[in-house]
Amino acid sequence: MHNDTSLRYLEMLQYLPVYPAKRSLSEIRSHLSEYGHSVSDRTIQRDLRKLEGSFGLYCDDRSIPHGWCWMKDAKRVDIAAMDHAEALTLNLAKKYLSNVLPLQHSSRINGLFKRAEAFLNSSQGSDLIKWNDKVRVVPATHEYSSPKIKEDIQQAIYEAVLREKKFSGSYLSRESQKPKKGIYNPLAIISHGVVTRVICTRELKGEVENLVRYLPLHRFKSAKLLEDPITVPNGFNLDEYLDSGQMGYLYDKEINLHLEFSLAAGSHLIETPFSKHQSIKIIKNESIILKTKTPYTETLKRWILGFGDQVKVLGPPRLKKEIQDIYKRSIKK
Amino acid sequence: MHNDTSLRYLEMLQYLPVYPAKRSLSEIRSHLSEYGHSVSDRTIQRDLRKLEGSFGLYCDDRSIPHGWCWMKDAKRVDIAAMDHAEALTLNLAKKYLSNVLPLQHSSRINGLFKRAEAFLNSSQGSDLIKWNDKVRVVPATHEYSSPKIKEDIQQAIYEAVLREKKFSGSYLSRESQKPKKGIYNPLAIISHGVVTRVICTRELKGEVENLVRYLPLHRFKSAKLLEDPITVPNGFNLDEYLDSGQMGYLYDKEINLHLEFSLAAGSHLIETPFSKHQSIKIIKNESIILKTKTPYTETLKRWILGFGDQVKVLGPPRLKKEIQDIYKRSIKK
DNA sequence: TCCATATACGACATATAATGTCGTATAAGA
DNA sequence: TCTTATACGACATTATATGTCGTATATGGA
Repeated sequence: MHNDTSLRYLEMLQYLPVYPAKRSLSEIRSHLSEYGHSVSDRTIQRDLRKLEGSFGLYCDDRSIPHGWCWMKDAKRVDIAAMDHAEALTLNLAKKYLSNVLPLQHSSRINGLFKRAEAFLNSSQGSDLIKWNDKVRVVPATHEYSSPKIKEDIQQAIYEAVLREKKFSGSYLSRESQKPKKGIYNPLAIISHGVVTRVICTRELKGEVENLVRYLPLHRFKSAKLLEDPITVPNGFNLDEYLDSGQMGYLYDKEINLHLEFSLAAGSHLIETPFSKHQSIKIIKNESIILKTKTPYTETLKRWILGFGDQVKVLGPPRLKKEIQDIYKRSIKK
Repeated sequence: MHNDTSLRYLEMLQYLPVYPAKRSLSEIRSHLSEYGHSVSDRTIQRDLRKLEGSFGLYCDDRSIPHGWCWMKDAKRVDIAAMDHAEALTLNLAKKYLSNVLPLQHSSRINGLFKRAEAFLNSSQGSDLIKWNDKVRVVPATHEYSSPKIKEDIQQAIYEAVLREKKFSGSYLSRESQKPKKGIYNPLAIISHGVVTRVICTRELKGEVENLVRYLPLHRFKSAKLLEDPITVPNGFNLDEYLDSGQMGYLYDKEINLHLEFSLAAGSHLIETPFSKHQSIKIIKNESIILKTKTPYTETLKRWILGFGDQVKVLGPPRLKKEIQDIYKRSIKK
C-alpha cells in the first residue's frame, strides 16, 4: 500500500483532463489501480466530490457514468492531464525557445517539456508512434548559436533586476583581455535574438556613471547580488531608452513605408501581414504594393534588403536613396 | 477551518523553492497561516517528513532551523515555488512565443505564465515593483502579425497527426473563393516563422493523391478527427522531405560559404557564431572573414542580402554571381 | 418493454490518520 | 552562560478516510 490519500488525490487530479474532455469512474479506477491506489469505487466518488470545490473540477452529470474534468479557468489547471494538442504545442515551444532563451536552468519549464514528452511517449499518446518524426521547427530566419550563460550569473542578475538591488560582477568587454570588476545598477532585461542583455549603469569608486549601458549577460564572468537598492538615473524610462535607438538602431520613429513587391515575394503579406495596419494592393497580378506606417530600424532595413530585387522601395525618398546607395556600393566591391 | 490536510500539503509544496534556496519552519508557518492553515509547529514538521519521501524534498539539517526545499530533479518540481530568475524567464518566453506559436489555447502554458506574473506581482516578488517596465523582447528580425487559428481546428489536426488518424476538413486555398472539403492524411506539423503548417496528402473519392502538400493551419475552415488510420505515401520521410527543399527553398545541401564582413557588421559573429563549425578571421581590424559549411537556402540568401554592402561574397562563385545579379537587377529598377 | 449491469450516493461501523500537547534535547545568538 | 527557537518522541484525542451495504437510477442490449 502506498503512503496515503494525498498522493491518490494528486494522481487523480493529474489524470483528469481539461474541460471539453472528461473521464469516467471506470477510467479513473483503472488508472489509479495501475498506480498502486486500489480503493473502492465509493472512495473515488467521494474523492471527486471533495476535490470538486477546492480545485474547480466539473462533473458532467447529464448522463451516467458521470464525466469528470477540470474547469477551463481553474486555478491549478497546470496539474491537469495533457492532451495531444497541448503536448505538441509544448514540444514546438521547446524547439523554438531552446535556441533563443537561456532556459536550460528553469527546472519548471523543463519539467513541463518533459511531461509533454512523457505524454507523447506514453501509450496514452498512442501506440508508440514516433512523434519526434512528426514535429519540426524550420527557422524563418538565420539561427545563430546562442552564447552560454552560467546559471548562477543569470540568477543573480535577474533577481537584482526584479528586486531593484545592485549587483557586483566582473565583466569582460569585447575590447579588453581580462574581466573588470564593478558595481552595477540593473535597470532592465532585454532579449534580442539570441543575446540577452542587462540595461544598467556602472559605479566607479562609489560614483554612479551617467552612461546607460546594455551589457550581454554572457560577457559577465561572475555576478553577485548585493542588498543595496539601485540608483536609477534621473528620468530613466525603458521604452524611451529603447525608442532612442540605443539598441535597435532606430533611424526614425515613424515613416510611411511604401514598397513594391514581386507577386511571388509579396503574397505572403496577404496572410501574414507586415503589421496590423498595413494596406496592400495587388496590381494586375503582377506586383503587390505595401503601404504602412512603421518605425525605421536596422531590423527593417535588413528585412527590406533581404528581398533583394524582389522589392522596390517607392518611399520615403530618403529610404529609397539609402537602399539604392547600398546597392551601388555593393556592386563596386 | 479549511477543507483539509491535502490542501495544506499542496500549499506547502507550492511554497517550497527548488534546491539551493530553502525555507525554514517559521517561514513555512507564517505562509501557511496566511493561507488559512493555522496548525501547530509539530504538525508542520510531521508534514514535511511525510512529504519528504513521496515528493523528493530535501532537508538541510546542518543547522537549525532546518531548511526545506525540493530536490532539483524531483518528479513534481513543477509544483515548487517560483524564483525571480524563473519568473522572468517565463515572462520572456511568453513574449517570445506569443507572436510565433498558436498557444492561446494551451491552458497549461498559460497557467504557467500566469503563475509567473502572479509571482512577479506579489509582494514576495518585492514591494510592488513595476516589473513589466523591466522586461522587453526586442525582435531581431521583422515580426509579422500571426494568422489566427481556431482552437478546435488546431486541436483536431494536432491530435490527428499524433494518433496517425485521418481528418476531414474544409480548406480555403489561396486561389479559390470557397473552401473545398476533403479527407487528409496528416504526416507532420511544421512551424515556420509565424505560420504553422500540416504536411499531408489529400484523398479524392477515396483515392489517395501522391502529392505531399504543406498546408497552413489557418487556411482550414473546419477540421474533424476521423478514426481511420492514415495512409503514408511510400517511403515518406520528414527530414528527406524538408531537405528536398519543398519548404525551405533549398538550393544546395552544402556549400562552402565564404564571406567578408565589415568590422562593424561582422563582429557579432565572435560571440554569436553563425554555426558551431564556423571559422572566422579578423583582418587587420578592417574586416572579418567567415568560412563555414552550410546548406544554401532561401533563408541564407536573405540573411546575406540583409547586410547589404557590409558583406562581400567571396565564394562559392555561383552564390557570388547570384548576389551580384540581384544587385544589378535592383539598380536597374 | 424488460432485464442485466454499471453507476450514484446515503448511512454506518471501523480502522487509520491527523493533530495538539507535553517533555526533553539541542542549536544559535546574545 | 543564558535565552530562545527549534527538533522530535510519545501519547491521548479528534477527525478522517474507507469498505460495506442498501437503494435508486441510468444505459444498453435482448
